[in-house]
Amino acid sequence: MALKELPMARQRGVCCGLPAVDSTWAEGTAELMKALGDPTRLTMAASLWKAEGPICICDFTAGLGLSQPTISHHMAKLKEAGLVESERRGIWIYYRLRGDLAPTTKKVLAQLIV
Amino acid sequence: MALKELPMARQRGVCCGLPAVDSTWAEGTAELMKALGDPTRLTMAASLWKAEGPICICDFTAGLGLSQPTISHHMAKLKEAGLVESERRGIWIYYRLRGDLAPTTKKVLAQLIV
DNA sequence: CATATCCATCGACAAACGTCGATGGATTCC
DNA sequence: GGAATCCATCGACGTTTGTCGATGGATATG
Repeated sequence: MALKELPMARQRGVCCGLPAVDSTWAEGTAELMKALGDPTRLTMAASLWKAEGPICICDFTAGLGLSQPTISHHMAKLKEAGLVESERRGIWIYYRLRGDLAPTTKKVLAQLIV
Repeated sequence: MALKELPMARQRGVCCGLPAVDSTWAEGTAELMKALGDPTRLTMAASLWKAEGPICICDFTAGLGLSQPTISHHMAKLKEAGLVESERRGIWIYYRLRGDLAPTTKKVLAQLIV
């Protein structure tokens, strides 16, 4: 696949400029991508996205074939990334995607999840 | 933030079902997220997205303050994730986002990058 | 041909990650 | 009160990741 718009007559030892990319944006956005960059967490996020109601840890444990501490650990990461909120209800703790997700985050999830 | 639609009268020791999430989709999509889940790689991808023309390694090395092997390594990951294509031109190797990116990938990048 | 530039690859190393079993707190049921 | 369930946290473990310096191949310049 050929590249178009190649710069012409480039000088050796001289580097071109890069389009400006805000480093704060990169840090934060990479954090979100990292949170979604594991199959288990992505599956959990997609489940929460698709579910009508909230879901608790034991449901994921039963459905994903992983230990309870592992599921808890992944859920904590999703929470730490600002994707998830929780509420205790008796024995159970129910999780759902946060209602105040950033519009960008919401759009990305919408594009991502089938 | 209160949760709505809590399931009522739940039985102890009985787990609910989860919305179906295709594991192949999760594997592949998590791979893409992981590729974008590092600030350096995300910055590189955003630069390629914004740039009119292709960019070579030495430009990133100069602009991002990282060693050349590190930049090469990140670029290889972007390539391995199917995000980037390259073409040699004399001494330089020019990189750009693949022209045949999956529509989903393109939309995610469009949402993500400011 | 000799030298300089660009870059991929290798080997190394510390840090982060994904996973688990064990433990203990909170809550409910009998 | 005693037993059972759900879950967060801890400690441990092997693997992956991000980074670098060193090396060598490819290409251009003089």
